[in-house]
Amino acid sequence: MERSGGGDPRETLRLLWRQGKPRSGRGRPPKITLSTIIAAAISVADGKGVDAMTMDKVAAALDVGTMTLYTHVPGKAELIDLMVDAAWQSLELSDAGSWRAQVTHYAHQTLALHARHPWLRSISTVRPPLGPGLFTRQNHLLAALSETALPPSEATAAVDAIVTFVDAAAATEAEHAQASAVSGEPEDDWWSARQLFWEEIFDPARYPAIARSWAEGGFDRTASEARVNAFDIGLRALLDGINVMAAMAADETHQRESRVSER
Amino acid sequence: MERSGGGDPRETLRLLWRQGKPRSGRGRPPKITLSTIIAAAISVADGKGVDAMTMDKVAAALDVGTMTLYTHVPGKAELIDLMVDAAWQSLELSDAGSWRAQVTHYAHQTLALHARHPWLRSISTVRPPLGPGLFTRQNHLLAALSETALPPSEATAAVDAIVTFVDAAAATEAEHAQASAVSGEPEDDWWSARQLFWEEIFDPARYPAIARSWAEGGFDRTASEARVNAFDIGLRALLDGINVMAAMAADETHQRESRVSER
DNA sequence: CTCGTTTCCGTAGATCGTACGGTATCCTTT
DNA sequence: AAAGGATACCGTACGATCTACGGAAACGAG
Repeated sequence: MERSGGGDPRETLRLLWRQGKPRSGRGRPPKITLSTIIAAAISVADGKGVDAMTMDKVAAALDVGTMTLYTHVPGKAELIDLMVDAAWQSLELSDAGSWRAQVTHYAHQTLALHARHPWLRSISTVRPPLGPGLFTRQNHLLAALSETALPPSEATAAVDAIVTFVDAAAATEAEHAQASAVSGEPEDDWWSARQLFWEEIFDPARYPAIARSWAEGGFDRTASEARVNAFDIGLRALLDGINVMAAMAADETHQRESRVSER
Repeated sequence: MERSGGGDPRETLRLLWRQGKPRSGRGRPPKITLSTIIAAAISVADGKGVDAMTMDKVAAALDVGTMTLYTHVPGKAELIDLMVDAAWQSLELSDAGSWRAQVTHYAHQTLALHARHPWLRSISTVRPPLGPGLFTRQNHLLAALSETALPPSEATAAVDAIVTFVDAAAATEAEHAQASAVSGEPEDDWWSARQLFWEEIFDPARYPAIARSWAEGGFDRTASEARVNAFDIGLRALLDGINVMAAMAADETHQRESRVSER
């Protein structure tokens, strides 16, 4: 797996925020820029996955020698950081409506983002690229939750929980499409090829709950419908829970204020 | 990224369920078995991540030539499938208590599982290995939720939502530990090396919600504490939401039965 | 002892990231 | 107009890595 946040911090940050010194004018003019490299890399990865995103292919897409890329980017790890942040920059956020509406909007935009860039899931962002894309996301969600009465540390936790769930669910959904596209084998075909599993190997006695759910129609939906359902249910449940937390926090604040005013 | 579910279905299923023909007795006796290969591969990946889990290293750990592995396993993709399912087989489930208690127990065991095997996150299971490990998990969660009044298709969706959230949160937590171990750079050091970001690049005016949360102590917890908090909050919220769904479903069933008995 | 069976494994080709150093093309200075 | 410095381009080569191929080795049966 690719992991972001590996290279020299100063250099990577300079690239993320496009703080390179402006060209002096002297010297051979560049055929490509940082932005065109990132765009080409994203384009390659969109089509065939991160695995297929090799420096060779990116260079070829730009009609440039492979090593030319290294004039603009320290290495592949840094390029991936830049791709991730660029992808998040394309997220369309909305300030309209309640915090719930904003978060729901965010969730659906994230779904679309992962659909556009299925490779996002493949990149661990435990040490995230500290770029505009991810900061904008964090800022937006924190701003939305500041409408609730949650104390700062709980608001941060709530944002983390939202990001974790939404990102995971969106990534899963996108992966299915990606798997079909890359392997050239639609999901239905993949399951059909494993028909023999149910016929020859699966033992209902060993997995009674699965067998019963099957018999009662628990798997009647298409796989895709089932995932959409899980996404909606999970998001709604999560926001309900945050709502409860916020109400409790508001109560406590209120009680404290009452006590103060009673003196 | 590695993606599971790629190889020949029949062969992979045979390996997952250990349905190979028993040895005839004739021929050169094997130095290694399928199980020892899987164990060695897991051991290598545990220490250094999937990237470092090369066929060379696995073979070396078994004191065997690299190509010997291919006598027992069709290729690396299939070996990864086997590793994933073996890992999930090690999950310790519990039938004790309410469905909520069971799911919470599952969540904490999953946390431990990812802590043991941080590489799990790196493997996409959109086309999962159809082995005992994953079936046992699915069966257990479905059985737990059958205690609620949820209709089958909603129970399936609820299980999916739980798996999505728990897996993502547990994986994130594990990744932090893994990142520190592999890079040899503790999380604190990583952030320290990026101190200059806050000093030279971060613009509070552009990200007011982050700046305000910072000022009000929203980031006072250590990163690790904050994640634990997000995990607990998210799980509680999710289960609350499922509880509400179940109550509504029970109501509807009850009303339907009342109508019937009124005739 | 020989033969069939099963397993072990060395070699080699293909693909990928990137270090190194040379080359090409521009502007500025003289 | 020529020289020099700056900047960008890129061909070659090396070390990993996966795995196809085919031969060698070790066993039981006859």
